[in-house]
Amino acid sequence: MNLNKRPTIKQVAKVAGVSTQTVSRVINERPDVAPETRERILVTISELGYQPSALARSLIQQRSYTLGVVTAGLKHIGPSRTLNGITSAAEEAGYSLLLKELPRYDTEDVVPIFQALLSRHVDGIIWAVPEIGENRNWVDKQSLDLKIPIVYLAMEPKQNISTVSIDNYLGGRIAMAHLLEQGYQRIGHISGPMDWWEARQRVAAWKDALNEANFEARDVYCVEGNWSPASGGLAIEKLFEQYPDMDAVFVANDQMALAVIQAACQKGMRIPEDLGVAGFDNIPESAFFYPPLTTIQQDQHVVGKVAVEETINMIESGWEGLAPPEPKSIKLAPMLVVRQSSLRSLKA
Amino acid sequence: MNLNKRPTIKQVAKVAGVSTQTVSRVINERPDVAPETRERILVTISELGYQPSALARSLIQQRSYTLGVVTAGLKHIGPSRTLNGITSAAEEAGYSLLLKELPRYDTEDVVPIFQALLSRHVDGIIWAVPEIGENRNWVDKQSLDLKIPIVYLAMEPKQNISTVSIDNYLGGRIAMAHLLEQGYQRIGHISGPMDWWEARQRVAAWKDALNEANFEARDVYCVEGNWSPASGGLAIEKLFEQYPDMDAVFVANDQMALAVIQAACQKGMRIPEDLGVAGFDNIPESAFFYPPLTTIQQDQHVVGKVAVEETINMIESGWEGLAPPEPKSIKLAPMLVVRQSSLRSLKA
DNA sequence: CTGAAAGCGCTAACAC
DNA sequence: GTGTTAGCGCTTTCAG
Repeated sequence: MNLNKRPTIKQVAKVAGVSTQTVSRVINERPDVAPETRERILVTISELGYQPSALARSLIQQRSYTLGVVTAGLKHIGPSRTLNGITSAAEEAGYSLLLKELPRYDTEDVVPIFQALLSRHVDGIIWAVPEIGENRNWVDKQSLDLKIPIVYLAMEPKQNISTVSIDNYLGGRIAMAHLLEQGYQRIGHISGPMDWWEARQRVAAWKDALNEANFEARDVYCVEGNWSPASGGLAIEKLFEQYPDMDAVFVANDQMALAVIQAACQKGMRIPEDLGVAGFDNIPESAFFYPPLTTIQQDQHVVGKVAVEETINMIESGWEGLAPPEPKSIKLAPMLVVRQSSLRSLKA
Repeated sequence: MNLNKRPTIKQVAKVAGVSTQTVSRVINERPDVAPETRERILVTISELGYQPSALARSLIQQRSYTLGVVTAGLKHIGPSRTLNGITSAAEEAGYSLLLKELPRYDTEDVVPIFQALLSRHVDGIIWAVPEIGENRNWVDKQSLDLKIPIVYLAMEPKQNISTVSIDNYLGGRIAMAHLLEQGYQRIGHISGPMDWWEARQRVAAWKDALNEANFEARDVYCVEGNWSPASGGLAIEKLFEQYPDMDAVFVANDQMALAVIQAACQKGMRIPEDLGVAGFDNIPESAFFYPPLTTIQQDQHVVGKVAVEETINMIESGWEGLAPPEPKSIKLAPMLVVRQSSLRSLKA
């Protein structure tokens, strides 16, 4: 069967001695085909190694069973985990994925991205790029009135838009509640970049938790990092200066927390006795820091999974290009993982 | 321009008062169109917000400008980095990406994957799944005579097949050379899972380096891990038992090396004085381990980039479905990154 | 320079 | 049950 090209439905029809329509009925599992005919066609199909063209089908059915996924920062573990959740959920639902990665998080010119996706007739889009600075400005713009559903990840819930995010504020509150419970009272914060929505949510949680416990959350108690370990190292040095009697620090991600632990060790401080540390993310390494890191676990692959389900829901509910049927803003609750870096009470 | 559907070339033609071919000529930037006609059509196109359908084009041209990417283990950082390289290189070359992720590394039934990709008319395939156990058996099988080029990543070079990989053996040799140079003589090894080709390459390097330096590489000096930090912890304990006078350890990845450092610290051993440690990968955290980890940097995104370039090369060189024009096996050299965990000579 | 006809691979709608 | 006709949105002949 070494044809030079993939066989078409026409060839199958010819070999089986039927019309293309009948072949079409067989491959689409329609009932109205005589058993013998069906059998004969099935045999021909497998002999020829025939495979229907999803492309031709998409054209005629105006439905591609393909989702567009736009991501950014794939070299970091967070976005990859989300993508992981997207791929497995899409596979399960029988959808293919067209993947685009933005060169930068703050890519402003999103039109070509949408065009590329739309020209390939995707049925829906998952915008898996974190909300940073002005990179959501275009969402409101009328210019972009898509005829297909779109679900946004990791962004501030908005009217008439579907979003799926980890509840970062809740995560921050959980971490802070734990530190306070351990008896820490002078808790500093190392934040992510303040143009990230997720970072701001965590800062807000830190502030609110302190205020509600009647502790001060002064500006100098919070230093901004950029998620990288290196920035965490710089931030903690600054914090040691600005907040000398700090007894714990809530760090906005585990990578920065790692640098905090390292810096504290080098200073001869003991963790958790002299300094309590809590992170955010629960990367696989956190359990093996020295000491192991208390952190907030966020299941990013679940975000991806839910996003796929929502998108497909919207698609299959026969969306009409108006406001989404019921634009949902889904927030997923993260979880506290307690490890040694914050467990002062055991030692006291 | 709020049409209920995307406009077609026909509508543009009608509005502009020309035939569809003329519109086609304009969007394909053919020269033979009168300037005024072209101008008028261009205006109509932008007024209507017209966007040619890549699907219809793919059908007729038998060319989709789409690459199929098959990956696995996206929740780990390695595969994601490779994918990152793939997305940016594909974008640059003007190709789209159809992404599939295998549910498991050792997925045996790859036929449906290929079918899904082929039915969507991808022009080429990048198989970005590491070679593990028998998961490459099907490569030789005649049953799979694809009519499109395919490039395999992270696998043992083979006749008549194009592969792109990091030179893991070389990486191992570089790490070992460094440790030996530092005066370590009783060097143990914690390997990755032995069914991984990459793990075996690193083991071979460890063995050869010791042998060539006239040191013993006994079996008990090498313990198998599974890449996870936890497995590294178990492995190092075993190694402490089986090889009590070990003075250094070459660990097959950084995550396991992290657990090694932690275990050594807990035992009160000093690194690098009592135990030299070298890892593999150079994850962002390695520089912030305590002590910072000497490791082998592999630029996985470059693997992805090169793979895309090779695939497109094969596509555009008008491949005929026979053996690849010149199946290349590309190996990329990794690099040594020296940090404190192996720097005994400075302290001596 | 421009248009008409044919067809990529498939399916919807209707006939018989 | 099965075949015929038409057409998804586009490009490739080939006329003129």
